[in-house]
Amino acid sequence: MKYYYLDKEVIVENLKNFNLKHIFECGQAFRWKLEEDESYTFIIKNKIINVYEKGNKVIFRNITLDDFENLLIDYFDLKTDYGVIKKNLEKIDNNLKKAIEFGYGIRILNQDKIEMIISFIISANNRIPMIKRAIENLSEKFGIYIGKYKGRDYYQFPDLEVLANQDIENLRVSGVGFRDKYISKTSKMLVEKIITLEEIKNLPKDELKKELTKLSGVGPKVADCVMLFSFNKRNSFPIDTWVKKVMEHFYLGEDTTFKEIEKYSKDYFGELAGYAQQYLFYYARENKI
DNA sequence: ACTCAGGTATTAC
DNA sequence: GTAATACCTGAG
Repeated sequence: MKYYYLDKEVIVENLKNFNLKHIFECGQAFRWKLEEDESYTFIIKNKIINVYEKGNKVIFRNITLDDFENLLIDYFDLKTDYGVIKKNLEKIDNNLKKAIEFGYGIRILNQDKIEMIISFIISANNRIPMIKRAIENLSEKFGIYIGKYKGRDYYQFPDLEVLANQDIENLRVSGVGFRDKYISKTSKMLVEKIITLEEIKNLPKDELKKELTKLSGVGPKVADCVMLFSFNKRNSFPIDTWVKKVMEHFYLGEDTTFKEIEKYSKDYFGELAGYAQQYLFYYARENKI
């Protein structure tokens, strides 16, 4: 990977295994906007960043070199060689090979822990457009204003303290529905340090999952998403309806239980389970399996 | 009007 | 432990 800074842009050349649509639309992130020019605008902390692909270049706009080196390299997981991961997964079977060919540019983003917890609480029994809208509403209502970009106002994801101090009714106005009480309880639990993320972040996956599911609104699926996308636990295997479908379709047949799928994926994909999940999920949802 | 969606909590066996 | 049911909200 080679990159350089020019006119408020960072230009990266010859980035392998990288495709913006695959990355943003494989279900791991919610705070992004596809622009008219095919670029994506997204938020990290208090920064509004725009990115697009042109030939063999990836161009990040509205940033400094410092932002790229200290935020984006980690965020886009650019130090991980996805070529190796893909090669190892493709060896497993032709289903994976097909899914990887379809979503060849997927990378697992390293996102903010709090944002992932709240966002995936909202995702429960919900649709993606609704989830995105609820998160934007929450940010606009309770987050700090960051600025304007391409005519739109942007807000930081709300601080825990702010969420913890809201009345339930006040949260519900954001369109989070019955998940209002989960957000409230979980925010309070984290603020009051009943669960301390700093203390549990390095626990082995299964112990970490046990801690995370103590949070209100966080069950096995949400915990797996949170671990995969913000705790760097790449062996997590979130099983949602799409993954259940695709696992039954490719491997296990109809009416397989959650527990059976969980065990199978662990044995079959091992430490690469999280990556496998992303390719399979994206393939299943985009092809309506 | 009615079903259902990136699951979880609650209640009842 | 496992199964059944309710749950905001709005698009189809």
